[in-house]
Amino acid sequence: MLKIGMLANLSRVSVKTLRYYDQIGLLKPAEIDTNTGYRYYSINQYPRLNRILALKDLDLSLEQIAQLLDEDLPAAQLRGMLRLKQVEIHKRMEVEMEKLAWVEARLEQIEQEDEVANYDVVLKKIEPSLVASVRDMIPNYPQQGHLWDELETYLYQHKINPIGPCLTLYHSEEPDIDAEVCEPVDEAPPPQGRVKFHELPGVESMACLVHHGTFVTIGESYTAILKWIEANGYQISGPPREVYLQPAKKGSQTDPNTVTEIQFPVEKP
Amino acid sequence: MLKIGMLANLSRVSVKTLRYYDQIGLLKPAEIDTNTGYRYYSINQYPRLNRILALKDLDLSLEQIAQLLDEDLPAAQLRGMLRLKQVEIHKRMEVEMEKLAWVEARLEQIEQEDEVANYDVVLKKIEPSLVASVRDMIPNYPQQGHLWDELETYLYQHKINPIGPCLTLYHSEEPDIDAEVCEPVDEAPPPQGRVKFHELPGVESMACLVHHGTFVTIGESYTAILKWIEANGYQISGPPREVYLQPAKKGSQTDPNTVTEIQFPVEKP
DNA sequence: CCTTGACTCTCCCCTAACAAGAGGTCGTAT
DNA sequence: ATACGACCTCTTGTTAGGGGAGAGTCAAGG
Repeated sequence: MLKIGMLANLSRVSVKTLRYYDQIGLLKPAEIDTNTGYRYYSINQYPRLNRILALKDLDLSLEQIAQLLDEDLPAAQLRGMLRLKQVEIHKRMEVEMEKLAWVEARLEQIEQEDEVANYDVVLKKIEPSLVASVRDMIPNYPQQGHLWDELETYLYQHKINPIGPCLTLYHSEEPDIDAEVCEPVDEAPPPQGRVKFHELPGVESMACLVHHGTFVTIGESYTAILKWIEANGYQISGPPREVYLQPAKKGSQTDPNTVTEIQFPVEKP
Repeated sequence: MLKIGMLANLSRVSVKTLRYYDQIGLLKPAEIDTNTGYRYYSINQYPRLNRILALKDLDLSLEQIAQLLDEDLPAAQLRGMLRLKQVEIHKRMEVEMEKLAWVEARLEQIEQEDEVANYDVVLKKIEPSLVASVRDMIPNYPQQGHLWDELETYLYQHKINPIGPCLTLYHSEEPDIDAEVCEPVDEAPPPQGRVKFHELPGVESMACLVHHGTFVTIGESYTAILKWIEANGYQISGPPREVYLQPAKKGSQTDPNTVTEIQFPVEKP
């Protein structure tokens, strides 16, 4: 019979841990002195403790370990579990790889320019949403103003209120810009004229970057996010969006407090 | 000004999270209505929230993020931090690789033998310890009995009590076994005859496997741990140890409750 | 037999980053 | 006026234990 400290020494786990395992029923001492409360372990419990430690190294929770050990696991079930673990570990490795790519891209950027950029690209999942939109070819970016006028007028006349920030989709690039200006709405009235209602598709992984400042410098943010996409081994998989995060007002083209989110749907090649 | 739910929608984080960030001072709302307690965020806080999310993806703690953001980080410091992260991620990847190797080795074993082995190899760090020992060549393993007799008699005569489980070191294998039987002690009296006192070196990583049962079947356990060492890409880096985890008694050679730990010092090649 | 020091016991509070839920207030649309 | 959703605070729970207080226990030495 071993006292708790002795078993702790042998197995290199802390006394606290052993007491905790007793508490949750994962490893009950073979005997407890009813007078003193002292825990006495049998050396035969050592193999069980060892299994616990081995399974814990695989990031199983103590609850899962308890189940496995008490069910006297059949080979098939254990095999299934290991397979799952294998997949899980692979996934975690991929995630780590992505982080590494992120860090390396940032480091490279700092080395080259010796200053901290304001760019923080984040991947998000975007849900599908219903929008009212007007789409047309425009000669240059600022010219989308009249598309907005058209859309807003229509919505105003039909007393429809947008339910989120408005955005522009760019279906093609310069010099022939195919732009679609959108306002999210909650229900679709019959379309009319050039105003269409349709569902904007959801995007599994959307690379997002927030541009903070006037539109004059938005090109730099585009450069940054495109560099990021390339550096992290992604591919653009759809038309980019420009989300205007504050309520539209006159003069916002040059307002230094303007906040715009640039979004590119991406996927691993 | 955005209400909390609006910001939550934009950034895809939960309202709970935003409230929590307020509570810990990481992202205070631009304004709080003193009557109602409603939080109002400025859209200008959106970039900060984005930075927070980006840094969180790198497994920085919220406290670290708060420091970084409030110190208005100089490029040099950020670079240092990223370097550290890089190393950290590499390390985690290695750990994951090891787990993967472990899982794969186990799967292979199950495939081949279609049953669950009782073998659980664990890596531990072993501290140096002082031992009294007798070392000699023996013709076969059971013949170490008289070495034990010699050692025990000596200790008994000198009234020295062992302070832990006894063990055998095997400096060479069959057929010419160079065995050293050891009892851990706390202080070294002058050596005498064949009994030596010395320090058993600590081992950074010791592969340990518990054999539960009579010595007759211990060979299988050796096979198992050696297979494990090979499958996980380790190399043996010193003489193996056999630790006898219960107090010695007569007949323990065939006692089915005997518990023995086999230890191999290992290192990555 | 007594003391000393090392062990051990229980009990309570603490961690990080939120989630869940109770119970109450606020805002706005009908 | 009322309903409903959004929002508030507060409490509790999550994992796998760590830290420490205060009290009891064990074994050895004098």
